[in-house]
Amino acid sequence: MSIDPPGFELPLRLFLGFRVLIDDLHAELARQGHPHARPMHGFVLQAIGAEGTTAVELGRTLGVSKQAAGKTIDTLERLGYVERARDARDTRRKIVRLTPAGVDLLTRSARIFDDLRARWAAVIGPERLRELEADLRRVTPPDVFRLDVPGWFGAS
Amino acid sequence: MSIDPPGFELPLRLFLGFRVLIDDLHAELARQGHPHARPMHGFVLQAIGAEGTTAVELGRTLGVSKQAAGKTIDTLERLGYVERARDARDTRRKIVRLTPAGVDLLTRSARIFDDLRARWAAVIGPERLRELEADLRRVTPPDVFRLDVPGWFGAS
DNA sequence: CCTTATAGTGAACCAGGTTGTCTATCGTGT
DNA sequence: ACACGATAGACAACCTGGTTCACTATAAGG
Repeated sequence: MSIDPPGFELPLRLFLGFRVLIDDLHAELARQGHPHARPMHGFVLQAIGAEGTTAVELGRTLGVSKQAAGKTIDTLERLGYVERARDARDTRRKIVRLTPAGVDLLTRSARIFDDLRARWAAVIGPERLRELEADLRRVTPPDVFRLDVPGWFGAS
Repeated sequence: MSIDPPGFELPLRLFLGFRVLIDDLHAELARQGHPHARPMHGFVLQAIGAEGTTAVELGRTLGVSKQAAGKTIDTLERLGYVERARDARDTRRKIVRLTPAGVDLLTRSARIFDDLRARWAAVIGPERLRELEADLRRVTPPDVFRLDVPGWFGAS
């Protein structure tokens, strides 16, 4: 009685949907003066947040080692999206803070994501999109930051 | 008038959904005798197909360089999922074919994906799941194999 | 028959991840 | 007061999987 598609289509569509959004985001970001932004940069900047963080903390948030977090911070620092400053009260720590460029990237990303979402709503209907999001929330973990994105694809 | 979530949640949920399915798949595959299968292996095996392919062809299908495709084939060969054979009519070519282990991995993956899909259907309802898939089909490209998965995340 | 295109491979490199090690600093318990 | 354990950051070595460049062998066509 099944008009159901094969099960493997579902993950593929989810991934394709993700990819389409991310690709569109970065095409638009490149047009708006952020040609070097990469898929995870916005995500990491979001995880860093307005108050700043440290490498260890960021690693915990993202679910990667502190060294990996440190490398990512290096890259973002090189691109001018974050800066490091020593913590006065604990000179071991280095606070990572968003630069104006980092804030700009985040602001633009948020707006572009809203636009892209509106585009999806125009295609499939706003109600269906809300349902889609609600359904996904029910089958995915609540903590949206623990993507464990980096390296999961090559996880042994 | 908006009870809509911020736009950035959508890609995250899509990715999380993908990740959940893939993680569950591989946990189950490991239980069923494929502990070394990695997220992209099943996908690549699927792309290779029953008739076999070549490194160049596979690269084109997957949207990566022929060298990258070759490396992936090396890995799959080492794991016993594919084998290479010279093409009699064109001795430059090496045909990559699935071994019985490769076919087994593919078969099991298909069944597990069906099970996982059924689990989602049980949570959100079969009709909502079909709608979710239908909606995703309308906002994603039709060619499900051109994931360009490898490296897209680090694309410059 | 010579030239061009193609298949496969190797090397060098890059991004990002891992673990292990080391130093500096903090903070606590005696 | 101080020694010692815990923590932050950094460095090195290594892995995976991607890239480009260069090369060889074979095919195919003017």
